[in-house]
Amino acid sequence: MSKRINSKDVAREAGVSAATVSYVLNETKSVTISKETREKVLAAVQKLGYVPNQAAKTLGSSRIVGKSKSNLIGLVIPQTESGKELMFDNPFYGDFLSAVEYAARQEGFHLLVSGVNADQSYIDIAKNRSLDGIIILGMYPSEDNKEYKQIGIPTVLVDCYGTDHFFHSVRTDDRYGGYLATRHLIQHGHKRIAFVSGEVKESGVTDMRFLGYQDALREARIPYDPNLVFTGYVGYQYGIEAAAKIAQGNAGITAAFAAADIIAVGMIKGFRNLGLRVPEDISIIGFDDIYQAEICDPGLTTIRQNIKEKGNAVAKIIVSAAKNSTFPKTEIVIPLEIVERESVRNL
Amino acid sequence: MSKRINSKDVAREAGVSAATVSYVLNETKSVTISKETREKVLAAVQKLGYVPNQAAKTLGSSRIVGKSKSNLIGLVIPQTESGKELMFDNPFYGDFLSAVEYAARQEGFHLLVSGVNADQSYIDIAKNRSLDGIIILGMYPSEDNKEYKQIGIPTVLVDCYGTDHFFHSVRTDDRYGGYLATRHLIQHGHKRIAFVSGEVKESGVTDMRFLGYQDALREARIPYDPNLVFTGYVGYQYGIEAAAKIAQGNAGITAAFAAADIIAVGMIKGFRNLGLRVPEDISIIGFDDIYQAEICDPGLTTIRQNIKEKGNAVAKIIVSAAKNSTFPKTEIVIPLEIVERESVRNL
DNA sequence: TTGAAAGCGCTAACAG
DNA sequence: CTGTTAGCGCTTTCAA
Repeated sequence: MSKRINSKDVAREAGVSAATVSYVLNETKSVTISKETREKVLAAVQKLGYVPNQAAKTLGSSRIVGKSKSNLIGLVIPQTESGKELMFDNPFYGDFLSAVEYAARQEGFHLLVSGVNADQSYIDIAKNRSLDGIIILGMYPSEDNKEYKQIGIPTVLVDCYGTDHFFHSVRTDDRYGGYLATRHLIQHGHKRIAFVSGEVKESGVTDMRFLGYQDALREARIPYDPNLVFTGYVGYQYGIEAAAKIAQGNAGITAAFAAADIIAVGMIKGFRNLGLRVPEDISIIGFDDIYQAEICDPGLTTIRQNIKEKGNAVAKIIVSAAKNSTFPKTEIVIPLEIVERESVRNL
Repeated sequence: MSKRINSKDVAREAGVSAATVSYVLNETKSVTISKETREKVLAAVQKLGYVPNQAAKTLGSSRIVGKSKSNLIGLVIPQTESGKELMFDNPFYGDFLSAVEYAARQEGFHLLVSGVNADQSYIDIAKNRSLDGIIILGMYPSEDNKEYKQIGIPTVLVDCYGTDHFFHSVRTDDRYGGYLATRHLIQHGHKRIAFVSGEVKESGVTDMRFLGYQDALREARIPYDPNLVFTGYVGYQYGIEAAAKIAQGNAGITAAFAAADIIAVGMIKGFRNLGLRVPEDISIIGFDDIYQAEICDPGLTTIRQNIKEKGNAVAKIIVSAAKNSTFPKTEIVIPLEIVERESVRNL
């Protein structure tokens, strides 16, 4: 196994010093390099097939406190249960990851994807890997909050609703989305509208959609009825269960807003199992516009968020902040739109 | 911003040397540490909240050629077009990633997820990040082959059909799966069976499924008819198109084997658009058992591969190989099974 | 415009 | 059983 080529080898080949190689390759601002030297170095790099050692770069540049330049962005993903797998079953994450990875890579950053062990905090990963930035998906790091702030690593929260606004934040306007969905139903003449969702955690995404649901009700002067609220978990199976409950409940429900498409799709199936048709017997609107929403039958009317745009926004923020420590705190709300398909009918 | 705590700080706190701290934390085999010392060190670590610096570890341990111990596994994902985003739209990758990440993390490895820029090879990433292992998804690194072998980094190919067997390999038995699917159709009395797929690249996954299709035909002494083969791209839309072609073709087709569920699901929709019902008018069998297969209507009969098992297998191999350079080359074929739902009927 | 040299934090012989 | 001591490959003052 041949010795790895390092910058000294390149320097020798080019007849310059290792420092110069560094200057050239990093286009160091504080230093000017003559065209000739640059070309000699680049030629040597080419000839020897030199690839810099990131570990050494990271370590070498760690003298200035807090400026490690690992060129690594951490994408931290919550786990439902500690010690469990990532929540990547959410089909939405794939697209999101794809967009973030791509955008980050174009800027010279790599992406470290990690869940978090029960006995560890994100911060440890961030320290350990000298992360230049952290993306946290769907969880507010309340407890580690203080420590985070100390670390001073750019952090962007995705789909998090926290109380304080210390971090960068990218999210969809879930409350407005919930409002849009419910209003759509109301505009189609529905009055007894069920709200079906996973667990409503305080300040969570679901909670916001729930608030939006209530907003729309209030606006239309439809009294809020807790009996129309069905809470389980985010999953296809629960959709089926919820459909059964609604069908049996006899509460006069004519439409349902499912706070997640996957639930909505399950509900369609569930109703069908019970001999009820969507939208003839009951209208359903979802949230997310996952792939299945288009595919299922009938096509699911739902609220769409632009995942790619979200991923791009997240990447842009984290990269900018990683490169420039004076990058101002940014909060972006990704717009939402309604996608009309066939699952809602006029009463 | 407080100075980062390093092993020297811990050493001072514990009244030992930095080397000892290293020994304790890494449970270095070649060295024995007294219980007291260990406890002192651990206490100091706890007290100071010390987190080791991975960049320094990686660099420090790089003296022994090829043993970098970055504790980083690279997951390299192909891109359809160079400079494009990851193929993470494939819903299958999410689960796979989830399983790999989880298994790797349990063993103390992090996962670097990356596409590859057009001007770069995986090898550069591997060198640059001192990767302890590489997972390559769905692409055979034919060109870089030689260089890979030089690098000597454990590499596992996922769903790759290469000619030589230099790398570890985990894949499903696509050919057998194709056979299973087609045989299932034949057993249900079908004789005019269409094969619908994305591009059939040589030695690709699709190609294998196609061979399996032919195997089953041959076994049943059904002559192979090229007119029954429809090739496009892996996507829902293409399924719709293919359905149209089949419907118009008037070739007496009574069943179709779609080499990807997403195509199959599109076909169901496509046939429905044309007033044809599945399975009454035409039977369809898919491949993959993606989420939509269960959800769509009718439920799609398909070939299932156990994604989690695949992810676990991949992680196990790569971690073992990373830890132990004598780990033997391993090839695993993940078993396949048929999942019967409602899209195939008896003729 | 360049080079010499001192680290960055850790590991791994080698002593003791 | 533990400490000393070289590095690992790069960055970054500081001089020249």
